[in-house]
Amino acid sequence: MRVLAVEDDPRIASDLSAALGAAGFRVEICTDGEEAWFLGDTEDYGLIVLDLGLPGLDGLTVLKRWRANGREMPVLVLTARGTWNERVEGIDAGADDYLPKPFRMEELVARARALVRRSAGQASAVQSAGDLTLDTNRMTVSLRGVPVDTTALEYRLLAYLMLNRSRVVPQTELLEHLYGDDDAREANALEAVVARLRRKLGAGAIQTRRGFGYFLDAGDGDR
Amino acid sequence: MRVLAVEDDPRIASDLSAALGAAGFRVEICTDGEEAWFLGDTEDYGLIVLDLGLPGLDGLTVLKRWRANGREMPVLVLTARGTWNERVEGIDAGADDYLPKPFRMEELVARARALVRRSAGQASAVQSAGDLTLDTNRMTVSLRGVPVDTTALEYRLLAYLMLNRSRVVPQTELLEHLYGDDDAREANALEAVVARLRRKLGAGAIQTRRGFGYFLDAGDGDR
DNA sequence: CCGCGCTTGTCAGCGCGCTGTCAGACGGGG
DNA sequence: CCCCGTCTGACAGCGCGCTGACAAGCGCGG
Repeated sequence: MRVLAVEDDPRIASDLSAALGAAGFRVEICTDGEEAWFLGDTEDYGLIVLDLGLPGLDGLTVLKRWRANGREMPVLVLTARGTWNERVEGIDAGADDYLPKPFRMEELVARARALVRRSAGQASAVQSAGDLTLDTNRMTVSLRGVPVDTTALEYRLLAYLMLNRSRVVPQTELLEHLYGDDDAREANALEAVVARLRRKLGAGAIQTRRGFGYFLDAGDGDR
Repeated sequence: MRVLAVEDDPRIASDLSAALGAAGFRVEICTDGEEAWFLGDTEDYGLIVLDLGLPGLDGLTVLKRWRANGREMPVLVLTARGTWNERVEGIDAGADDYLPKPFRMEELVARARALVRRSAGQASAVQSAGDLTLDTNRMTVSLRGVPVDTTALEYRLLAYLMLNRSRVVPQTELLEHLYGDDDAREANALEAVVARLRRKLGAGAIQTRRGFGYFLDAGDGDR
């Protein structure tokens, strides 16, 4: 997920970059209002952290222009001047959340996460194929609504198949994904994992294409 | 909604009455500390606006006495002496918000509205999952309504899990949140904290997802 | 400034269960 | 019928997470 952090104070910018980066975001820093407006208008960010006090173009103006142009990405506004008026102005201009300085980085990250989650339309983080349902937030698997206990490795295998459910995933690719190419395992290790999963999920869930690899049964209708 | 305005300066008191009244509050004025304490302790207000400089009884003392008696209505503190120390004192004494004089009436009304809204929702202050309840204002934890003593570190861990209660929080993320990436601790430090928390909260509160991380037991139906 | 107690990181040990390996069975394709 | 890829049950090793003990750190009060 790409994040644009608009902040002219280099120390705060560096902290932002570190904290958001550690939280798994791909952070881009921008210190100028003009540039921020251009980037936000042309690039595609999952979130923008916007300081109001900026050289070049005022943060509120930038935000208003984005919204006027129909840009709908979530924007988290930072400001040193934590007056109520500014808060109202910021929210009126289209900010999705507001954080007065000084703040703790943990809080910013938490709010950033919340914003992203919300903007994803709480994109359910739930995927399904056939009778299988996989909740990537809770890291749980259910079969026809019944929760199924899975180990870490089994879950990762299932998640990868689910991610690529439209195609047959070669054994070699699965091996590489599960273990990394550094420490290689025999193909049989993978087969063992598949076998254990099949015992839990039923034989039909994971299908084998002999000589190629595995794929999830899409399960729409019966063939 | 009844509001008590404690303010000895007649001009400000009159302005308060006008502004809050126009905002839809039923305003009662009180100019004396003793009387304020009595009213706040016996009557039921949705909000109290409290000036610190008072004849009779000091505003901070009044506030502390209310809190000591378990009165939990939101209190917005006004003070001419806008020093940081006083602000800390006020918040320590149990103030919910703070406004240094001079201020514009619009801002006061806005903050008053915010306080009322927050105290009505209270959602921002208290979160719960399963049998656990966490008050982020008072930094307290309770289990089935029974208060539980937690250390600072334990509280921060719990609060973070609570904030992310919809998902499994990876060990690495928790480590980073608790300690920062600069001074790394072993994973075992985290496990030790979890163990101590489990001793206090019962084994079921914090669940382990082996190979991934921890998450709070949502119990049955939250949110 | 000293001493006390609470907090907290580290260490070592331990037990469970995950997981890779092996051997043998199975079965599809030629 | 044979070959080879895949499946499966058994088994053993060990890695992960849990726990109790301990000491250093730190704040706090005297």
